[in-house]
Amino acid sequence: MNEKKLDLRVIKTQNLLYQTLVELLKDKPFEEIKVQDICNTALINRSTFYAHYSDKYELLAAYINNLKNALKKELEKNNNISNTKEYYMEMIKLFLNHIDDKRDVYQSALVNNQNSISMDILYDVINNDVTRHIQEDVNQADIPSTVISRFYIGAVLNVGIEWLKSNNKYTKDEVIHYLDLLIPDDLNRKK
Amino acid sequence: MNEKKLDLRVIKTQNLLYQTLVELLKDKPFEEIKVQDICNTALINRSTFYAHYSDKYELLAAYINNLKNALKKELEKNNNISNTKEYYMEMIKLFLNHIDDKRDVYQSALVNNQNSISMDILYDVINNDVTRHIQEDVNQADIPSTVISRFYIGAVLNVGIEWLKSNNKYTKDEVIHYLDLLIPDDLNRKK
DNA sequence: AATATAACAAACAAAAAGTTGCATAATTAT
DNA sequence: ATAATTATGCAACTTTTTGTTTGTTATATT
Repeated sequence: MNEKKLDLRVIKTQNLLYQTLVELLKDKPFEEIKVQDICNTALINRSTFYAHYSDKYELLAAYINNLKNALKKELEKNNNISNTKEYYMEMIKLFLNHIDDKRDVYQSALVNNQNSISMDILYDVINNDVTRHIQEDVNQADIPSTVISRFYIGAVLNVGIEWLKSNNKYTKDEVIHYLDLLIPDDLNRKK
Repeated sequence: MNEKKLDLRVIKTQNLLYQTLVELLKDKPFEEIKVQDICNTALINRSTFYAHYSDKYELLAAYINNLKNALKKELEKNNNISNTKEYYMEMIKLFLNHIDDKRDVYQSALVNNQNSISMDILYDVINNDVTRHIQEDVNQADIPSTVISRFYIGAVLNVGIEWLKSNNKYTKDEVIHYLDLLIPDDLNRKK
């Protein structure tokens, strides 16, 4: 959370390592990427790599953390909405903008890797945000509110990821429109 | 698809390797498991391992393939249902039974691994099955049928996975009931 | 300009991966 | 039941990758 060191060289090499990792992920799955590969394409010494991260998993984790924080910050713009459906729709817009912005990253992590890390990255942040907002609905319906939110989070994430996979099949606004139709206005409706 | 070799020793060691992998996954994430570890606990020689699989990733892939085929076969029991909602509900029951049966595997892959492979495993098979069944709905609604199925597949999968994570919070029948309520009877309804 | 420290270079040790040839045991085929 | 086949065990080896270390050079920071 608190970043003490601000040496330009540090920031520069870390950013370079992030960029390089994403670049290499376009070619091959994470398991096949060696620390040496990263250093070769990043044009830094391997000992420098180890000065920053103890292994490639730590590098990936750090980068994922960046992504998570970026999305988290985006979602926080959505703080003052009380209506549930309205909140969901705003969350969806921010979410789709996020994966659209970072299309490169998420696509390579999704398409090239058999073990898709994208779901985890996105799920955590969105679930936290939803859980923080949706409290008022508890016990209003005959379905636990956590089940309801899991249901729609999974639905939204999966549509988003499919949109990402099938590049340009629909516009972002179309996806938003479809989700608007699929998510009921009263999420706690009784059948 | 076609299994030629039937030598009992081959089948025995391969099953042993699958078992051992699942066992080790309970303790540590896949990346930390060495081929030597697998051989040590399976009580087979490392050269024997390499006679079957070129690396641990191939072993994992082979095992995942087994799981996929098991689920696929289960879902095929669901072939003669024409009504969409009815099909979905049957699919859900078979799906929940499957992850309940293989609870050990999916839980360790979910909980212990940061990169949850479970979603991928499950998603592929279920999506194929759904795509095979849901054709009649095309163009009946103002939402593409693929989007609709992605939406509900993601929803169901996510609820199932959360059920798996929070062991015993709900019974299987409760989960089925909740999903029954959350999935509309006419999936192509207009709002 | 002086100080601090990040990055480079090169060499090292150790772990893990992957290969090979041969003996032995288990399975299959006759 | 016996012979032929083939999987496994064993042991030694090479290669790859990882992770560490020490000293030098370059680049920020103050």
